[in-house]
Amino acid sequence: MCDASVTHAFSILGKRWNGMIIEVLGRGPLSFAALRRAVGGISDAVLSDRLTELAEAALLSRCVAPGPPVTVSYALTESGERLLPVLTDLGAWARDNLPLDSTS
Amino acid sequence: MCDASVTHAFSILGKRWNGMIIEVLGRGPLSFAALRRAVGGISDAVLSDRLTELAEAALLSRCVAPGPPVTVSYALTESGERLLPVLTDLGAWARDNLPLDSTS
DNA sequence: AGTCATTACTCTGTTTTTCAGAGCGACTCC
DNA sequence: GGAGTCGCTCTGAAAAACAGAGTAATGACT
Repeated sequence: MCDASVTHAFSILGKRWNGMIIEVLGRGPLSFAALRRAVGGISDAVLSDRLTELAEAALLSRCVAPGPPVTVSYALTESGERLLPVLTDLGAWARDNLPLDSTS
Repeated sequence: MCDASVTHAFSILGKRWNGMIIEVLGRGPLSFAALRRAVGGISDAVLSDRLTELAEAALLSRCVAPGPPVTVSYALTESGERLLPVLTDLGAWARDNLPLDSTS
């Protein structure tokens, strides 16, 4: 049987884009549009869905500044931040172990 | 811009099931059917696809014993094995930081 | 004032991925 | 012979992701 906690981790990270959203927010809060640009290649609709899920999982928080103009920023929670060192390790693993042409 | 090595890592791990397949194989080589049972919930077709991809990324190797009966086993490569400590950290992070009802 | 750009999304049809189940030949066991 | 397991492949359905358009509210520029 697959370890339940790893399964749990991949219920979030095994969905396209979540790992990258969290990694990008590791550098500081961003607006929706800035996030989309930073992640690169994600559609608005999917980004919106992902942000909702990640907020529901309490990995990030959504802050509305009433404006005008209204601005919304997304920031990692402490739980989200605690993932960052693991993401760093993942990046190091990929750099050293994944063939260059395995990206697809 | 999202870090290229994290993007690279998630080109593998951001696809459903890959993290779990690697984690299960961390305990030793398994046949196709045993893998399917150990991962739990994955379809044959997707398992077959994933194993092909992971083999192409050199994270696992597929060994055919000619039999009879023919048996096929899948084992992590060194590159695959090097991911295991990171997966352990991921599991620990999930246990301590993900709400119980975030699994979906 | 009008135009353009940006914002934070929502909506919609299309494409891709995953799911659920059936099937095959080769074997083993009763 | 029948039932079960193996390692897949195949197929149609459902879900996820993609690609692009749209909205009201702003701000900047001409």
